Amino acid sequence: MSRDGGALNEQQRAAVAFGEGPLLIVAGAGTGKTKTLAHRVAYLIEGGVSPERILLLTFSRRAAREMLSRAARIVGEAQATKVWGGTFHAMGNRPLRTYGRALSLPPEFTVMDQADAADLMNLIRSELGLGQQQSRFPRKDTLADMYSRVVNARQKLSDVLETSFPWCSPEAAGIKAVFHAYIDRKRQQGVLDYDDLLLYWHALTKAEKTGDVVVGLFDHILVDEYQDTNVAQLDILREMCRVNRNVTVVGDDAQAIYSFRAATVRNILDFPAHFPRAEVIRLEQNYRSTSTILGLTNAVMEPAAEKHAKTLWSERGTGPLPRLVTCLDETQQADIVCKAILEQREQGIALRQQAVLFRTGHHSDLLEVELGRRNIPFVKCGGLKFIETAHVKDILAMLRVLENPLDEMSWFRSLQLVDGIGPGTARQLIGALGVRRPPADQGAGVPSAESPLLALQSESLPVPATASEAFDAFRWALREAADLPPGSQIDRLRHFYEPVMERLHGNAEARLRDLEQLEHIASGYASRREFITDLTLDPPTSSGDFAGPPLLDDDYLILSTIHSAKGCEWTSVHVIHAADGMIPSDMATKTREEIDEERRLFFVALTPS
DNA sequence: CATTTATAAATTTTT
DNA sequence: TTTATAAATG
Repeated sequence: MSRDGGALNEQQRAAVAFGEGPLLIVAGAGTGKTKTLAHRVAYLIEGGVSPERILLLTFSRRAAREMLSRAARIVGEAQATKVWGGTFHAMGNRPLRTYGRALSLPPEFTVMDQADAADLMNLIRSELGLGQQQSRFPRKDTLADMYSRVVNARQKLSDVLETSFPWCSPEAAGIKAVFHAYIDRKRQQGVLDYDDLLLYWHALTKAEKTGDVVVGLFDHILVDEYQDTNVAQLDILREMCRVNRNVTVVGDDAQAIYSFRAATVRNILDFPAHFPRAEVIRLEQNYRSTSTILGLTNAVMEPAAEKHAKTLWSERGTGPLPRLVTCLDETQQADIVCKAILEQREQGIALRQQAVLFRTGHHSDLLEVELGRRNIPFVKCGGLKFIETAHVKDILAMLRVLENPLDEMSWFRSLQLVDGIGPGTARQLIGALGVRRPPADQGAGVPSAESPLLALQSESLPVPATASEAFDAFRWALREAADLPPGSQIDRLRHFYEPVMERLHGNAEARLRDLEQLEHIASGYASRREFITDLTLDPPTSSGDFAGPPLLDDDYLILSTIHSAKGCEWTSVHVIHAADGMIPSDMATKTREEIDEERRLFFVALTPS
């Protein structure tokens, strides 16, 4: 990052000062693409474009923040903060809150994460009795994956089944039934999943009246990491640019690592066809790595089936050779990595400038223990997030019930927190509360979304006597929490929830800290709606246990999955578990394409150094 | 009859 | 660490 201060090179300058119309910037690893994009944003603003009419689509909110803070150094904070910046999903959320009515979407809609979507699939799966047949039916996560692929790749279910889930093909009819019910349920409840944010955004651009308003919001659209976008995102982009065609995309086909999310490199390869008369600019000078490292990365990519016509070069000369260390077992690996890290720190490479990268979240488990033992502070990115832990989801479910009383899944989860209420009673209660609108009701006016919360306080609910006391505590907590500021709502709900948590989950201490953290985050928000939405669209990446509180230690090591390390850079990188079955993952070696993606993944792991 | 408790099994990568 | 299924319990 310190190398950022220098002047732009010729290609970078051309990209920054490009005029109107579509532009593709092919930017190899370490060629200063973030810098270029940030400068382009600044250039547009200085050239008279209103910052609030610029849309910057990135892969994570962190990436958007970083880019805009760089732009701020040029044009000032006041201007840069007005730029719309974030992920496709988060940026879809905003126009949908304002204009969603055009698609009969209530502004208080709630957003489900992937796990919630899977839970809803599961509910429907069991309601349709698809669980207990002789032939085994796909499990909830598989169902959610399949659905997501259908939406994001814009493919027919039969094609998706054939290419990605061949063992499920015999169940096509049942799967289709689940999907239809799933779509209906989301509609009735005013709930969107991640995919819907893209789908509805696209629909919004095509809606009568509001379509042109939404498309007219922006003069320039810039997209980062374009190689990892999918067809649904391309569709949105095409519509959003249909009038002024000012779209700049940046990417590198050699770094495409999200095909499991239906991203396709075709988007970047076919950009000139999708956006006629597009200009293409290549950034080929690498500022990050030594030619020694580039030699290695080039060699890694050499056997790939699909070639990437790009010649990276560097002026940074040769450097220390990369080391390949063979370990007997994981214990030895942890030991060697810890030693290497400390050794390098002695040589003046701070912990912050080092990172440990791995293929899957749990690959770092043993290392984390060892780091803890040696008092090496670290923060882990990727893997299980704290939003995915049961206790956080429980609290969130209660908040969502307050926000959107028609959100059936959240009721289902919340109600079962009450001692003595299981799936059966919860389902009955959901009926009695009027959460599920009968389908006939749909066109007929706006049913009061308040009513399930009012009904909750009624005395004549089908609650078993054994659960009655706990149920009263539950409804009082919700009632009292309802109108407090977001932070206090969590505080109030915790009074009810903490004993429940000890009964259900154990390991109460660590979980308690998480809840305190959650309350702390919430207290920074003015509205509950914003808090809940942000939490699902931009979840905090660190997962609970730190070796030391990183707020006190300002120097700490980064542990990260390779996927979440994209775009970062460090002086020293340790890639662990670089062995058969882990990199490449044995889950992904069935086809040539999958192996190539694992190859690119390894490439991405090597380039930050 | 529904809930709780016990037992066994599985577990990529992310918005 | 979570999740599906089976038996035990109230």
